[in-house]
Amino acid sequence: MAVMTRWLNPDEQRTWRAFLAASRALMDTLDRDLQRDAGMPHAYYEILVRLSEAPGRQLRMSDLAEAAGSSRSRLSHAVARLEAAGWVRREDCPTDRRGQIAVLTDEGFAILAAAAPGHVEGVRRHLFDALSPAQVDQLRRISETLAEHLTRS
Amino acid sequence: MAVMTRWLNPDEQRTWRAFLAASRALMDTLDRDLQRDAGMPHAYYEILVRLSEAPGRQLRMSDLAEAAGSSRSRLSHAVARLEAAGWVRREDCPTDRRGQIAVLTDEGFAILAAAAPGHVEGVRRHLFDALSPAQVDQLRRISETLAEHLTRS
DNA sequence: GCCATTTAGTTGAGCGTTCAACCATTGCGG
DNA sequence: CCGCAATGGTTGAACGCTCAACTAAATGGC
Repeated sequence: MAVMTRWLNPDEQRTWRAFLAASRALMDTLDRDLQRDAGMPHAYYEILVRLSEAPGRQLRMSDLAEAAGSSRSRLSHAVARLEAAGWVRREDCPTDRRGQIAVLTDEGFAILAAAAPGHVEGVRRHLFDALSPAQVDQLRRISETLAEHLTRS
Repeated sequence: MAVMTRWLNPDEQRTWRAFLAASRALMDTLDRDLQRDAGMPHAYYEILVRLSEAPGRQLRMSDLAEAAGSSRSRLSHAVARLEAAGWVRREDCPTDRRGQIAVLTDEGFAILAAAAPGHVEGVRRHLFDALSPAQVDQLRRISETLAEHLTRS
């Protein structure tokens, strides 16, 4: 016997489409602004942020991929470009000869510092300014639940 | 005098990062599943959905771009591929000689019908199953607010 | 009615992501 | 301590998206 699809009810449908539209529009806007103002896509910005927060401004490629929510391959290509731009440097890992360590250069840090205010302003204007404090709290709980759920499946 | 950046406070920071991680993980998962099971990215699936819901299963390119939250250029490229796959057909617009009309073919409709159950199941499992009914409602309000806010700026 | 502007859509180059294949190294069971 | 699976990372091809430039047709002011 065929398994019946549990279709979305009208409320779920509406929620799903609104979520799609909102998150796509938000990401597109932030990405475009970052590309225009800092010459890099949001994914690269996030890599630089994670590096800047790590001790010694450096991370193993694997850890960086994990932190930035990226695949190994994606990160490899990305770091290659960031290295060509002079914003990141690669070093050999002393404890594991397979390993590579990505290091944020001073120039990379400076670029990040220059890009951050504009980007944060965008996040604030397009996300937080539109929501009440209660909604921000709701969004945090929802997002944390979803992130948790998605990594465990 | 320098304008001070209004940085994110810890709560906002946490919310933003959780939202980023969750929406990225969700989209990546759905995209990968759709690519594997139906041989198309989520953006193409959405184009087919919009066409399937339109009267006569057809829409002007501009309206389709609007409905799918896509740029004209992106849609043009996408429809070119969908046409090559035989899922969509282009027709001249009778009332505006600049216009093009994208028409969902029977084959396109069949492909969509075959892909839909699996995709909906994914949306349900990765999004709605993780949230309480109250959270779904909160997410709808938040998303609608954000979408509204983003299109008006 | 004519010219400038706007609108509709396409195109190609450049870039970022994905996927699968690949190499090197490490860890582990026997 | 040997062989083999698992891990860390890279690579190249294929693909989708963005941006800017472009053609063609419609519109609007005068």
